[in-house]
Amino acid sequence: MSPDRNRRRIPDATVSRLPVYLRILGEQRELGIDSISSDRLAELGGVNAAKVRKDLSYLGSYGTRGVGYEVEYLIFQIKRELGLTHDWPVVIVGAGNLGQALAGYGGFGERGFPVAAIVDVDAAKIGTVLGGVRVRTVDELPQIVQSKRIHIGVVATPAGAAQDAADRLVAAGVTSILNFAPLVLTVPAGVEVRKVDLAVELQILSYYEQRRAGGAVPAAGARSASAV
Amino acid sequence: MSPDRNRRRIPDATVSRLPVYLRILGEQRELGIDSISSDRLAELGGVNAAKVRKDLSYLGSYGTRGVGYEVEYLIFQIKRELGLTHDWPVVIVGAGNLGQALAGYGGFGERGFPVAAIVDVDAAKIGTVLGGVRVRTVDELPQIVQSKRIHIGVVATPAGAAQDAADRLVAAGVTSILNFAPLVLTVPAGVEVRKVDLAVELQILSYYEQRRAGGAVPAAGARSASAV
DNA sequence: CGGGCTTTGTGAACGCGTGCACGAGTGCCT
DNA sequence: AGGCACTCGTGCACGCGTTCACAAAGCCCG
Repeated sequence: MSPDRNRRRIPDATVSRLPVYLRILGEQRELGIDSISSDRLAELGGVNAAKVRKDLSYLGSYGTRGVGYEVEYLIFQIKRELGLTHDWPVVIVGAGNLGQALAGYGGFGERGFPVAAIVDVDAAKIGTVLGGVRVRTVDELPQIVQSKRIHIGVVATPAGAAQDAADRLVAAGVTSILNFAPLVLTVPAGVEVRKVDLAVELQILSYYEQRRAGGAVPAAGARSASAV
Repeated sequence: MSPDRNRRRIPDATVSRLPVYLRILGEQRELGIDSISSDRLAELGGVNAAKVRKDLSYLGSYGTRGVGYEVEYLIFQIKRELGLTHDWPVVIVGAGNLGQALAGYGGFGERGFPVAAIVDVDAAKIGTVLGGVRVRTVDELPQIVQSKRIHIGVVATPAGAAQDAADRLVAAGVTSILNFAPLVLTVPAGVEVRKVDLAVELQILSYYEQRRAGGAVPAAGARSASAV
């Protein structure tokens, strides 16, 4: 019985948790574990067991009652659902501090997102090699995106250049953007943007920190995975 | 004290948007704008105007009907609510690729989160200077945290060392952690953790990207998996 | 081979956040 | 002074996501 399992819409909240399950499952596989319960998966993922089961149920009924989920098979199913059955080459715009760190990180390639290209506007940076990739000019963006069939772009420029970078990426054919610049990008409908803003994260921490200092009893429902 | 400010609970969703408003307001101030409507703020922030008003109403009634919000005053109020009336020095654990980039970024200090210290376990890195700060050993963490009154720690280590880094931070007295390592940290209740996981973000983009490839809308009719 | 134990899958209730709609206050113009 | 245009603040309804609770289903053991 495999009805419309593939095209069923998965809630955004679930989509954002699937990568977490995937990573945990990968680790468990490395440890030789070949079966895992929703309870254990929830513990490792810092979430509720019922949530794990509901999340996984959106993929289909891949568990075995009384036993749990087969690690290997579940990894395959999540990868399939997330579109991770093949690599997604990415292009980084901005070879500054952040761009260099991202290129040198290496974790991208391992997880299926090889850095296929890096571009910058600064002529002084063109030609230098970061993480095994030569920095090219932004003008080459269209050719790069086309020839390497890139769908995902990373904006790692200063705030002032970010919108221009995004515009160029979109013009070149990119349809998903990961934005590290501290501003809200304006893009055409149909282009997906996700933002990573370190200052925002710190400011959020600041709020809870000062709230605690204010003497109010910290709500017990805070996020913490304490049980082991 | 000041019961009207601290007792009121602000929804998490609102807390996560306040920093965005704050940044926009700062930019507007630089442009010489001294009054702004919820409509304009919403446009710049990429959200709904009603949401802006509701968010700001949690701080109090600081707007003027028929006019809008006074930029300068609103900045002050948001800063106060977020606890940004003073700096929050942070300590970075891990002087690798990411730690170096974070230290050299500079955006932290500007926004009230100066990098007060960087520590690492690698003896080869001790003593080197990153972003004007000398790298010290993790063993000094307790003294550093105490003497500099640090509440916020940044985990920028490889995954394998992250839990240990977090444990050391907590033991040293840190109560808020920004985690860049790709795993769920286990911390005692009362310690706030926020996670930034680049791979997760990319995988989420991958999902929407492949979904688009499979047919934006589940139009009637059996779809045969074309790609994959 | 059947009873008991374990764990999944899911219907249903609940709670939070979003967006609408509109009353209420403010400034400006005639 | 009065009316008009504008924008805030918020009650309310709706929808999504979370959580509970339990029936269904598979395994193990005596």
